[in-house]
Amino acid sequence: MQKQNKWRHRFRGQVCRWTAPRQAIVDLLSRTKRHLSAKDIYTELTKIYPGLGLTTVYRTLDLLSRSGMIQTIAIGDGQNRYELKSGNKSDHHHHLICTNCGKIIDYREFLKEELEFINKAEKKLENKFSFKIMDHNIEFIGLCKNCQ
Amino acid sequence: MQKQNKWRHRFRGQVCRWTAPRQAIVDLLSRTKRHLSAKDIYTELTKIYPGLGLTTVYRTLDLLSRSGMIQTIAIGDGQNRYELKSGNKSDHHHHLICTNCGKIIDYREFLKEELEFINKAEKKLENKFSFKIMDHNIEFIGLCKNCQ
DNA sequence: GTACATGCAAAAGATTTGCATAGCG
DNA sequence: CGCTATGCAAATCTTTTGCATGTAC
Repeated sequence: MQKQNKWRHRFRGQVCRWTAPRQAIVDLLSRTKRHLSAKDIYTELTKIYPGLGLTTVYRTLDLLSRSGMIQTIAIGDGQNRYELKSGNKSDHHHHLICTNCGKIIDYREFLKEELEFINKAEKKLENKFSFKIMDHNIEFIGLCKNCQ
Repeated sequence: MQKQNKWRHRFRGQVCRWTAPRQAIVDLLSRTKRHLSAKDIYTELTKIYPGLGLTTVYRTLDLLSRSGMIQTIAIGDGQNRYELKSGNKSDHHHHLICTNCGKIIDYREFLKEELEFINKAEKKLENKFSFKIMDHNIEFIGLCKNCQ
């Protein structure tokens, strides 16, 4: 498996090495629009890279998560999904989650209003609770088209 | 263990019976301010009600969840927490979640602004995605006072 | 009395850990 | 070469399921 440098620089300052499995995982995440679980990633990559271990997937996801490169989506079904953070403002989005089938839909509406609302809230909450806010999530829970 | 009727009426229409374990679980959830996991509930109740099984806790939480009486809080650490919905408007709140220790803080600020923002978003998203929205979550992720 | 609820034991999954080996830098 | 990353197997942990028994109504 070949390695590229596209994402590599984002590891600068981390005590870690840029390896083939890591490249493959970041690569897959950057190519997909789906919200993949560790198992999904493992299954997908094993097709083209049979040597890969599920453990490595978990360890890499943990690394990426701690580096702030991916976001964990927890829908409470005992299986986390992961999403690469683009770092690109215009890609900021949130989720609609179907309680029946677990489908996750991205939406990108209302970013201006959201930003306004969130900024105001963050400032106040950080003060009130001495809490350092790094990120926020908004999710709408309900039933998707097929499950209604 | 004695049974009361305080919550019982909310089961009306459900095909289910009001039993001692169910009463005990709802009772505990209604008394606590903490965000309990299934194991927490089991551990707590076993002290005063040694016969209780963990399975029953899970099954009751599932029932309560499907009845819309409790909300599941998934923070992605592989352990869901549960919270009784009061049905009381003034108790509407959201969470600050510490990524380091998993602490969950309730906040009740900005309800008016939130409602305005959420209502507008819900209407538009329901149309756009043919998605039936039942609920929403807003959470701020970061580091609590102790973990900074 | 009947159908639903319970508790135990076992199963099923997801995730983590120990350890010897491989490979980046 | 030194130290980190990997892959396998085993361990952990949470949640679910099968089944015989208990109990609400």
